[in-house]
Amino acid sequence: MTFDKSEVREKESTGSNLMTRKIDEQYQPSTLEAEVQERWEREQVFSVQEDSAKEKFYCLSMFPYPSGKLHMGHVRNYTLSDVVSRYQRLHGKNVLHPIGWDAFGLPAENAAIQHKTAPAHWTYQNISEMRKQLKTLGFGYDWSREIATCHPEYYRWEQWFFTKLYEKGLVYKKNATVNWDPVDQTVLANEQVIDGRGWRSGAPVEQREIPQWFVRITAYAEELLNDLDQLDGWPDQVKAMQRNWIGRSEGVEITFHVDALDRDLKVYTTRPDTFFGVTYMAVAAQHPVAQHAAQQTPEVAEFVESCKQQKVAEADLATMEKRGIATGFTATHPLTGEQIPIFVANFVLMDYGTGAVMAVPAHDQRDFEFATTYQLPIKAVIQGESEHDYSTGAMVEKGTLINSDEFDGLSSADGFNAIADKLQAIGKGERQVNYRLRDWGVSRQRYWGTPIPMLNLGNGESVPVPEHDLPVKLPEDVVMDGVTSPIKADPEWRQTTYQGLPAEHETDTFDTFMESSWYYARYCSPRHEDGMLDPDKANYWLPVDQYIGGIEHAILHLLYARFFHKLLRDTGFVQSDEPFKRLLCQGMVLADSFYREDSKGGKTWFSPADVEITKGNERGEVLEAVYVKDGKPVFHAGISKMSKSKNNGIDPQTMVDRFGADTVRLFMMFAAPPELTLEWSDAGVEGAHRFLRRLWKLVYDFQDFAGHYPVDASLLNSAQKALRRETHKTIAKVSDDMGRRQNFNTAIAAIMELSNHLQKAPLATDADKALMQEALNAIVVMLSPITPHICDHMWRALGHSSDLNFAQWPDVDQDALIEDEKLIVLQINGKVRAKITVPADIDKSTIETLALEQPQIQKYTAEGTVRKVIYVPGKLVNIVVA
RNA sequence: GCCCGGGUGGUGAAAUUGGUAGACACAAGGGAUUUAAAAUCCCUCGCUGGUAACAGCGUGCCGGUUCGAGUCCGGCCCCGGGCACCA
Repeated sequence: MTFDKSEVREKESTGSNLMTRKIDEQYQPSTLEAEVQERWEREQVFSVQEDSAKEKFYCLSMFPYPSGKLHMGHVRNYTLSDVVSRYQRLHGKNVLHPIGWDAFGLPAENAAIQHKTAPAHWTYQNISEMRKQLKTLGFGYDWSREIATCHPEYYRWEQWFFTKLYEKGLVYKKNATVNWDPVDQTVLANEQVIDGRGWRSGAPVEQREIPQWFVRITAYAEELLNDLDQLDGWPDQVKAMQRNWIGRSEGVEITFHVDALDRDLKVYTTRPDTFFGVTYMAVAAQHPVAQHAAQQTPEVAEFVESCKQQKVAEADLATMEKRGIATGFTATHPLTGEQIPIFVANFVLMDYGTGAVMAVPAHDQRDFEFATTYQLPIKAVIQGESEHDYSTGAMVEKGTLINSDEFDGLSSADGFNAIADKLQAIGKGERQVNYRLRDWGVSRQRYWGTPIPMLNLGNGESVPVPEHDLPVKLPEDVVMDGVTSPIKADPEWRQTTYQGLPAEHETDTFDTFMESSWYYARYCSPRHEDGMLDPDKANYWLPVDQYIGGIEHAILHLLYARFFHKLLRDTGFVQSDEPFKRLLCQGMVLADSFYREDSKGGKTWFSPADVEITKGNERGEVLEAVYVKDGKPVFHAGISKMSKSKNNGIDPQTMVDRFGADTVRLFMMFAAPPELTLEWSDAGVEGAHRFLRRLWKLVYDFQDFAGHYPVDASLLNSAQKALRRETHKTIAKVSDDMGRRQNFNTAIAAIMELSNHLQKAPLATDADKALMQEALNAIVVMLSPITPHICDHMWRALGHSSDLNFAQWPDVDQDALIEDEKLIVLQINGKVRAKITVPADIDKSTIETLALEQPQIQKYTAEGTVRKVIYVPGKLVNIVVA
């Protein structure tokens, strides 16, 4: 594995021998945190085993790509999962909180070229650096379960699973389009294509079709869609995004006939009710009809060729100019017999659907725009409620069919059915459920990834690598030339035999989403050597109770992982249908980004840590900035997601060194609720630090009284009752905020509020001391998930000898919450005009009378007539005056 | 372009089920302490008018529903995320 085995020790059987201990007057995070972390590691506090006697809780954050150093996005993510884990442990759960490394990926190849090293070496170094950082932040991981996806003991099971899927018919090979750099002779990732050119060569990128492996995710489309309904613990927005992505639609696949070529042309439409409005057809450049036309007409050939230059990303497709050219062929309309002209169009994709569409310009906006450009007829066949002006655009709403022969007068819904039935009856159409979701292309023409376990035989066939030959290991000691993958360049690696005959290993590697689709399950039995998972262990821990990660993974990663879970279920490894019960999508951590343009028009990005803002406006926007090292200006590219590509990640280590991990963790949780974006700024960190110092002082001043004063609620005076009410209201609020709402910022605010009160509370009597003890106990336990190190020390100063990690969450004393009086707001026409304090058990008529007697209210009631009085019990009285 | 979010003081934010807009902090200003500074403590702090009491305005913009709207509905503007080979 990627970690140093010496770091994993057996959990010491005796447990901790903690003692109560006084704290120093000065809060010194660096020594205090190191001491606590050292104990956690020595006692293996966070290592867990299956325990049927305890309720389990599996808390997981998305594992990091080992890019070199932790950035604030990681800190946010891992602080959140650490807080949730520790919170659940304090509620008596058996908590699994693992960590590992999403270790394959493109950046390692780039870094290897840049630093003249091997991707493996660079990756392992980063892992060891980042592991160190995670430890200084005090995250309570079960390090004995650490995994790295680039290790053969991990990816061998992924390879094995792929061969199983192949046997089940869930894997197939087909041609698919890639970005091809004609100068470097290599395939480029989308992010390596900048303004249509290769990032290194600068050559215009071309589309090229190459054979690639696909996993049949569409076979699970219906289930992936339906099971979203069981995910009560997922944010609605993420479920909505997945629903739209899967994009289920009901329609009809219609068969046209191209007489001149004597072949069928199939299209899919969700609007068969508009079928009589078809005025042209459009096919993809790679479509056989287009290919035929290209052979006959030079203009078409030229157009088809030009389509190779365009990008394939959906965003580009949607925004680019829609172009096309007539093929000269026509298709016969199955119902009218009309000859419909066929165009080649740049916005139709061969990879998607049938590679051809029917166009109804009157009722589809894109078709309308194309028809207008090429002066094609627009035939209205749906009548809406009001007259539609066809000079302005398409009429896309449903309505009543017109100009549709026997179907005239039907509603769109009835027309849909009638036309579908008719087409079906004459063998020209088939009702079909379609998905926007496409099968998952898993082939990557890169080196640093899991080798695809397939063999290419001399006869052109492909077969899976036999089980006993797995894993197909990726050589790690390689030299990168920046163009060709080392395994593609190495004939020895490629060559092998299959059943005595020469064969070649597939040299493509898997999409790295493959590794991240099942790591959560492997954590349950990370060293299992007899199979992909140990089903007993997997079924004890799974599903993950709380998954936490960036919103940027809302669609792809989460969909693939859900898909894999269903595959694992159908292979017999797990029993659950879904991998992640509850999901928290944290907002991104944003920072300013700065760049300079070089002579080629490329951008060099500068870290915000090295940039000084020299001029800003009153709204806090950056107007001018310079790079500190040369004093020359840089451009401000706005505030964006911290990323490697924009070099605007901020190193948390500096902050940890200066203030301690607890302060950084506290600030991250306090600055914003988890789902919102968080704009990093150094301001505020000091405030968090000040709060911890004040709390420390509070405990320091109290510690000599600690452990001797139990609360007797019957002996409290009214001020003491009020303070105790504060304590228990805070416990109730923090419990709800941290458990149900997961709004840690307001939980912290509530704790701050209570501690502000405590600073002013007297310590004169035994009852005062008892209340202080009770309140500080509660604060220390409730804050410990967020700032565990300082709380560990304060806990013992408060007279406890138990391990705070396994302490009990404080209970709310309902009796302490009872209030004798309430503050009621008095409104006139919805505006606050007065406030009165009344007995809590006051009845409606008494308070209404009381309200109307107030001078502040009479001022307004005198001017008009009281029409109505609304009383919201315990809250407000609204008097409607006209 | 399509899908999904977000927009509230100088700043980060709070207001959980339609019921006191701005909790808790940051920054700023004033004061105490100090030889001085740091640290700490106290006070002020949405905008406008007013000595004040108080009044008017105020949650991106326009309109609607309601006794009452930051919250619900309709239309728009701006910012961010995703769009299938970044992870």
